[in-house]
Amino acid sequence: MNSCAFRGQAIFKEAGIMKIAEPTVERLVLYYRLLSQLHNEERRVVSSQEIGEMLGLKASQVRKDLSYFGEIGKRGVGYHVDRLYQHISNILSPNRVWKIALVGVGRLGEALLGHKALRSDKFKLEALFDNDPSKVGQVICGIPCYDSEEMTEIIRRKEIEVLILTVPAGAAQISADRAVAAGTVKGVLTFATTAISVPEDVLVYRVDISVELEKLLFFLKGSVA
Amino acid sequence: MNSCAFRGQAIFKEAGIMKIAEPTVERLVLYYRLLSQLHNEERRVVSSQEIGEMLGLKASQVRKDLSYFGEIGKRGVGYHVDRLYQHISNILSPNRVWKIALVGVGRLGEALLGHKALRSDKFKLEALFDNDPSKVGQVICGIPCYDSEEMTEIIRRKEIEVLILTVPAGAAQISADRAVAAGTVKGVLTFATTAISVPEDVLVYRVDISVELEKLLFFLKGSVA
DNA sequence: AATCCCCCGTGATTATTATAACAAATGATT
DNA sequence: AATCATTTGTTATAATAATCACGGGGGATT
Repeated sequence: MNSCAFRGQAIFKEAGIMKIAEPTVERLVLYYRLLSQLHNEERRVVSSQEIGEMLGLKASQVRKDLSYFGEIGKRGVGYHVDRLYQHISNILSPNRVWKIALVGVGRLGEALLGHKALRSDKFKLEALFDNDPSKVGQVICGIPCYDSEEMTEIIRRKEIEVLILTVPAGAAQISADRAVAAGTVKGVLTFATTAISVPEDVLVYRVDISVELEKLLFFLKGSVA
Repeated sequence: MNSCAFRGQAIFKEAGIMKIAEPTVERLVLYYRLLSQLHNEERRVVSSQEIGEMLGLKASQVRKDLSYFGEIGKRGVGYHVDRLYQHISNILSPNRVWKIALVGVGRLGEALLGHKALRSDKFKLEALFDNDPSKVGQVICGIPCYDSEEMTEIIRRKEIEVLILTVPAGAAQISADRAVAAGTVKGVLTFATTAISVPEDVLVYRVDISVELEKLLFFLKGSVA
């Protein structure tokens, strides 16, 4: 592990920091959840084989993912649950608490406000934005809701770094523009069904429910025939 | 096009039907949306280059995706908008209207009920399920809500083929089991943060909001440093 | 009609991701 | 202590997906 002439799938960036592939990070989150559960069950040790079975992955995939971050397992034994749990927790933990804002307090936005995903100590939800007068000025789920018009100013003042976009397709680009104009936004998670264009140093992740449904139906057509 | 000795990335299945890769299908949906928009703008012709720019893809990617389904463009000119729109529409159209049910009428479930994604003539939402007595027996957004206990029977009777799961993690597996027990379910779109296990002929797609957020934060940590 | 610039379709190439295979480490058992 | 059954970490290989590169059709212009 960690020679400079590393030639595997994880690559060293110029700065010397390892670049982890997105599918690996995605699985790390799954491992983390599973480990949390095993931890609660007071399980002591688990093998890559078992992890794979529980998550529907090959054992070799599991081992490869986990090995990117050092030799954390024990040969002939497996992975010590608490140690691995702690280890993955460290990998996934941000180096600070991110300040985030949610734009679009419609049904989906409100659903997210109550969703487990937004209950994390990795970030702090500092502001909501909407253009519905009945919502602006309110405190919803403990978070103040501001007028979308004031977005740039408030995001800048509060130094919001991450944006969750739950607005209709037509409002996605303008919302992104206003937010990015503040200069503090580094990442966006959008649920809108439109592509949004942002400066290239802003990271965008998209969750597109329609696309997932369409894919499901497409492959159903093929498999059921 | 369409020799039997085809050796490209799209592969013929035994039955002679072409197998399209998932990333391609995902992009087809994006092309479809874009074409719909161009159609409304009465645009006549569009090139792979332009499509790529609008969606953030390489022109060669666009051409390759579209070429899987025959020579639909015109060399030296581009793609005829209406023709391509119709063509992609045909590819994505199911050969019948799927009957679907939504399990878990909480905030997320209700958000989906109002969401554009569920407004499609490709499927018909026939039933809701929940175990909250205040919801069971109601008609919500025009769809009757039944008790989760009766799921197997009702799904069988109504011949529901696709399931949308918006239940808490703890209820995901039991819900899937009850639904699958009916014997009619072919596909599941789950929003639960647990892996569900189903017979292997049932297709499962997962939308995991927490995972997307975690990924975003992980890569932000790396890029902002 | 000859020339030019466009732009598609597709084979070749490269990049990315997943899987297989195996040496080395570990603890149990004899 | 020697053997055995495990199970990791890692390299090698395979599978998948994206990109390049180019042949050739197509229309506009001279």
